[in-house]
Amino acid sequence: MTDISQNAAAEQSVPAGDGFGTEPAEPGFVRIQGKWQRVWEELKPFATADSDDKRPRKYILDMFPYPSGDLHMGHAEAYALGDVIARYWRQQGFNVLHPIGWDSFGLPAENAAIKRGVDPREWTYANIAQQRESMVRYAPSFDWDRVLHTSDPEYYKWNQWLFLKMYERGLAYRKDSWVNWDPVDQTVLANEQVLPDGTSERSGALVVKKKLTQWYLRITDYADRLLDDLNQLEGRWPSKVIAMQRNWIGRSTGADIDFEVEGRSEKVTVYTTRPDTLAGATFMVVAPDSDLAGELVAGAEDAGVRMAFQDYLEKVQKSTEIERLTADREKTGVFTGRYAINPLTGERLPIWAADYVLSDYGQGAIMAVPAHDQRDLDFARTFDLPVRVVVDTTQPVTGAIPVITEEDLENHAAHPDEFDPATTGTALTGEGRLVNSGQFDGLSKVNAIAKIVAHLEAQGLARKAKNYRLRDWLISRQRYWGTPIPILYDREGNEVPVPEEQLPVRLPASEGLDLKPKGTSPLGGATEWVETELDGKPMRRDTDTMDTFVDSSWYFLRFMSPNDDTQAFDPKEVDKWAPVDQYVGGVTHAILHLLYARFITKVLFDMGYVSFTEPFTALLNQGMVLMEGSAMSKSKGNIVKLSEQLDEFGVDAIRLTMAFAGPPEDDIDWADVSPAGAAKFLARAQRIAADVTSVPDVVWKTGDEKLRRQTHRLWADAPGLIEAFKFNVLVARIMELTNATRKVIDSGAGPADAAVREAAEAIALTLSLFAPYAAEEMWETLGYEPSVALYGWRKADPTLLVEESVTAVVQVDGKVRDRLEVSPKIAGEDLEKLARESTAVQRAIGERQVVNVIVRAPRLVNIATKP
RNA sequence: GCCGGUGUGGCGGAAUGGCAGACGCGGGGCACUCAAAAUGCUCUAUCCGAAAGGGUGUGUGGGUUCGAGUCCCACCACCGGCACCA
Repeated sequence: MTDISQNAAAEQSVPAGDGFGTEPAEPGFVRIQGKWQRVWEELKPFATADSDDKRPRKYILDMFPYPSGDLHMGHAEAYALGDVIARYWRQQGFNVLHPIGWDSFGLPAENAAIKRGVDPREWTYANIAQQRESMVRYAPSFDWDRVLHTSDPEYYKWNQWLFLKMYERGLAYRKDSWVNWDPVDQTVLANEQVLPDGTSERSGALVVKKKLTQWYLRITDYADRLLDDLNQLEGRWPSKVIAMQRNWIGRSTGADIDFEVEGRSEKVTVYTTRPDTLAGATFMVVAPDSDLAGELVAGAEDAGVRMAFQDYLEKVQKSTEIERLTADREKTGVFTGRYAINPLTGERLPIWAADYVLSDYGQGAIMAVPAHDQRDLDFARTFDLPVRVVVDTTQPVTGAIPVITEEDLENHAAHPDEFDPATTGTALTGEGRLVNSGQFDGLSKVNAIAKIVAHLEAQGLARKAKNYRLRDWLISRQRYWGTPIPILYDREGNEVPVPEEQLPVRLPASEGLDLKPKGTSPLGGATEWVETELDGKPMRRDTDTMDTFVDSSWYFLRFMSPNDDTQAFDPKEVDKWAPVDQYVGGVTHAILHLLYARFITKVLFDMGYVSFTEPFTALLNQGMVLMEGSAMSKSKGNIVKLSEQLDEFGVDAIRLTMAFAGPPEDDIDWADVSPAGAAKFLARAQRIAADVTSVPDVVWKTGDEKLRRQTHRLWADAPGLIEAFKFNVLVARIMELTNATRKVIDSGAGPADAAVREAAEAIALTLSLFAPYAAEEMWETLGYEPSVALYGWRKADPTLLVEESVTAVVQVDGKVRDRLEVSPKIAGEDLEKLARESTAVQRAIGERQVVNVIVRAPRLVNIATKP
């Protein structure tokens, strides 16, 4: 017995063409993948059909990748799941737009350029080429004729156009303010890019505050709409994302209230959500870094106060974000030497400066009500300021009770000391009724707010007000690899927009520029580029580039007419396709990208360019791919390389594993799943197709009925499963059908039976969502022309969905005691009779007395007993 | 602290208020083989029992219901987001 003969035997044991041979050097799937890639390239089965196509349309969009290197496991999951949806709709007879592009501006290219001395362009486009090649192998059904790169001038030209349109409407503006500064990347960051611990999302550096003149987009003008329109997305977006967006926008409603200040002609306005507690305001606090604080202190008589304030202000400005944001740190502050007058009680309130009040929220000043606000209470206790309870929370108000009774008043008098915030240190923030508030005593919170605001409003001392946590979107970046901001400055420093016909303002070559972070834009070094002219007048270009989130905030529109060089997008095409029917991507973009894209969509709606106000009708967030319980990272050394997985198991097995692992929004721990198991199943499915001996036009209804029933139940259930994103369940159902078909082939009606072919075809058609190569191969084996992806799914035959018999369960006191095979049409009384006759049931009832019998024919009988 | 989510076998996970654990992974047994691999068949929540059969069981405690993994209340644990935003 020689090695050679062993090999020959092994090869013969594998059915020809199943693609899963035993040669370790080149697994069968390699041949299949190459084969079908060539076919698809020629056939272009996934090109979006022309505008005269009569089919209904679906726009299925995957978040486009950043070309930071080759594709990784996270991409593999996202694109596998998005492709299931795209392929499904195509097989449901829809004309599907499923495009891909690259989000190719951004810092990593620049940092790589600095590190290795290469052009960011080269680095970027080399990575794109590599990702594209991997993507083609991975075989999502993209329309490869619509690819875009945001770093192409043909794309970023329209970024600049968008900026100018917004500038015209006053939605893009420059302002001088404190910004988040990343000392490592040497650039400003949007609020959204600063992590909760005060570090930069990108570099991890501790973010500091710096005062700079920067470009902003007026997203706060859209805060109400961004918040309210979330209601439309309810049920179609993950509730988690909706909640995060609501939270981020952070709308609060209350009132602005004016306070007289001694020795100052102008009043000071504060914002509060609790006007009902006004009588409990015992001091006022202003943000130390506000202009107001400086001005108040300047007017203080005591020089010691002024010096103390200066010291405090310096200390505050030096403290880092991370210190400032530490939740329960000691309250700090200084007295400004000035007093305000409580408009309700006429009391003198000392005005303090403290950094727990933020200069850029509300009015930068608050009325402090220590009894009913924990922060104010902490401050009052630290500096020994008075605390006065004005809401009795000992008897919470349900509903809106307008006036108190005599009895209630007595309860107030008996107000127990153990609730006094001054002693307990716990502010009373609950509902209650007003006390110590003069004419407003006895009112509930809701009524008190309305009455007190109305009372002050009548005197011109208050107005209803709204505030948002959301701030305007800072888009200037002091970096090279981004869209140049299309603004010029004349000799006097006035802003002059670049005329639209001069767009794009192209990035100058990086050659000769110092890209190293130095606090100002590298473009400043491109003298010939910066110094330009307009209408014969010398001009200097703005040297900053735009936040790359601008690029990705409208790319979904560009996909509808990617090669149009006369406009950003073709409104006719947009009318046809948009908004996106299904968006697929990671939850990491739950706030930033999605909020910005929603904002820009509303802006374009207002400008009349689009007819919808929400860009993404439905959103699916896939989970992350983990390894042994944690996110893959270099430092943990637990990175699973996609390319290696594909080499070992093949594309189909990896894609199938992603879909079968669990619900798409759950994380996948790669250590818990089995690509080898998926590969085994795919081989099994392909053997089914190879075993079929009947011809394509065989008459199905002559086939084995039991198998036919199962096939048709799959056809009945599959669409619902996909539309509910239960991909894992559909895969399980395909596996069940495969197992059943195997049994019929081996020990039932045999491989020539018509039902076997019908089942095999169903397996190929449904499997094509998950494993396109294997499905094409099966489809060919079964005698059809490619591509299986273009064959419509079949409809279930309703007569085959009616069971010939069902299992009825008989319970006694809720416990299953017997199972009966009955007709699905059995009458209730017949079923009950059968159930009572069952020996197992009689044994279970024993001596007990039957008190109730529930019959749900034909599935269930439940007999309730008592002793 | 606030908001959102999740708790089901050894593991990933199924389950319109009606048979808990589909499907798969892992594990056991068997067939084929000189043998192994591959493939196919089969068993696999747990406890008692030789078996027949029975008890228990979906984070904990209550409740609604003929019937609860599923609905309601309270609690515990874990995960995610936000957090001095007045």
